Amino acid sequence: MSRPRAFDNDAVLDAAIECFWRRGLAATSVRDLASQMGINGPSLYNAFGDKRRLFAEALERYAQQSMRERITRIEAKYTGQDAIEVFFKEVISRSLSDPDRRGCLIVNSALDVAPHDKELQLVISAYLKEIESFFGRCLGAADREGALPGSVDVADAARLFLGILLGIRVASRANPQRALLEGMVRPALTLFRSRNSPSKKGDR
Amino acid sequence: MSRPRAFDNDAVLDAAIECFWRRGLAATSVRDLASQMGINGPSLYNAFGDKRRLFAEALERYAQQSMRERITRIEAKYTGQDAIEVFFKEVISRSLSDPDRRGCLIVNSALDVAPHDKELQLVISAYLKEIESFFGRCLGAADREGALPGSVDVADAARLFLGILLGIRVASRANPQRALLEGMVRPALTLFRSRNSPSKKGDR
DNA sequence: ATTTATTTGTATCGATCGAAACAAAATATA
DNA sequence: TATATTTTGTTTCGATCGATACAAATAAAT
Repeated sequence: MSRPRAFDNDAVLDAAIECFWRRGLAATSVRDLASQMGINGPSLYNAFGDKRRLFAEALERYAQQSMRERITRIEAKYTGQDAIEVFFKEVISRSLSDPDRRGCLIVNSALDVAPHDKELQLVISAYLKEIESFFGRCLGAADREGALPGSVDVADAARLFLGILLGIRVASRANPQRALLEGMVRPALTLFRSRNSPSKKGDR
Repeated sequence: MSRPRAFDNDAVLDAAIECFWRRGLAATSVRDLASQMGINGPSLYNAFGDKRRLFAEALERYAQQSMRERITRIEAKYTGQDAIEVFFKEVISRSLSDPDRRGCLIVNSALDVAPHDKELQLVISAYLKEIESFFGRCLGAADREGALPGSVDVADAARLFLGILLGIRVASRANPQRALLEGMVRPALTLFRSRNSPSKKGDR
C-alpha cells in the first residue's frame, strides 16, 4: 500500500556497525552514518528513529553476529578449558589483525556509552553478563570433569576471564602487542589442573 | 615585563582533568572546559595551545596525582602480594564510590583516544607500561621470597594483573557491582602460594 | 612616565552538529 | 485508473563546535 524501502535493512545496519565500531556513538555524525549506509538523512531518521536508536539496533546486531556467533560456534565444538583457550586465541588474533584497532563494540560502548545512558547501560551490562555466563558454562563443565582444583570458585573464575577479556580489548587499542595480550591470559589458564604438556616458566 | 596570569595553572588543570575524566577528550567542549576552569576561551588557548595539548597536560597531571601517587604510596608500605591486594582494594573501593562512574582517565583514554591519536597512543601506552611494571616489581619481590610457585611466569603475571585492572575499570563503568569487581581479582591472587588463611570455595 | 610584552574580555569566524520541513516519487490497494 | 501511504531527495533549521581577531587591561623594565 506504500512505497517500498529501497535499501536492505541488514546491509545498512552493517554499515552503521562499522561507523560506530570505528569511532563510537558520540563521535559518529549522522551525516557519516547516512553516507556510509548509502542512504539519506531523512531515510535514516524514518527507518531508525534517531542516532541513538540506530546505535541500539546496530549494537544488538553486532552482539548477535559477533559475540553470540563466536560463543555458540565455539561451544558447538569445544568445552571447558579448550573452549576458553580457543575463545581467547580467536579474540587476540582478531584484535591484532585489525589495522583500525576497533576492538570490540560492546567493550567500547561499556566504557564510553554506558556511563552516560542509563537504558543502554542495562543493555550493555546484559551483553557482558552473557559473556560471563559463557565462561561460567565452560568452567562449570571443567569443574564437573574434575579439571578444576577445589580452591577455584567457578563464579569468580568466570568474572576473572571476563575481566581479562575486557583488559585485552582495551590493551589492544592502546598497545596491540601479541606478547602483552597472550601474557594476560596465560597465567589464568593455570587455574585449571595441569594437563599433558602445560606451558611452564621458561618454556617461551 | 608583562601582565601576569590571573589563574593558578595547577588549579585550572585540575578542573580540566575533571571535565576530561567525566566525558572524555572528544565529548568535552572547549566552552565546557573554559567554564569549569574559570577562564576565558582565549586564555585557555593562550596558556595551553589547543584542546588536545590541554588534554595531554591534564592526562600527565592525572597520571602523576592518581596513578603514580597510588603506586609509590603503596610500595612505600607494602610489597609482593600485599601491595597488589591493597592496590586492587583501593581501586575497587574508589570505583564503587564514584557516583559518576568516571573510572580511570588513563584507561578511558586508552580506549577512546589512543586509537585515533598516534602521539597520545605512545603516551598512554607508556602509562599502562608503568602500571605493568608496578605489578612486575610486586611479583618479582614475591618470587624472590619464594611466594610464587615455579609455574608462574612473573612477566606474564604482571600482564594478567594489568588486564584485570583494565577489566575492573571497564566493568565499573557499565556494571559497578562489588561482587563482579572483587570476583575478577580473587582467583588471580591464588597464583601466589597459599598463606595463613586463604579464601576457599564456599567461604563466601 | 614611557615602553614593551602578555593576558584578558567581547565578539565572531566558518564548519559541523542532530534533526526535520517539504514536496516529489513510488507502489499496493480499491 | 484513482487513492492512500510510505520513502526519497533537497534544503535548511537553530545550536554548537574549535579556534581566533581585536582591543582593552595589566604590570615589569627602562
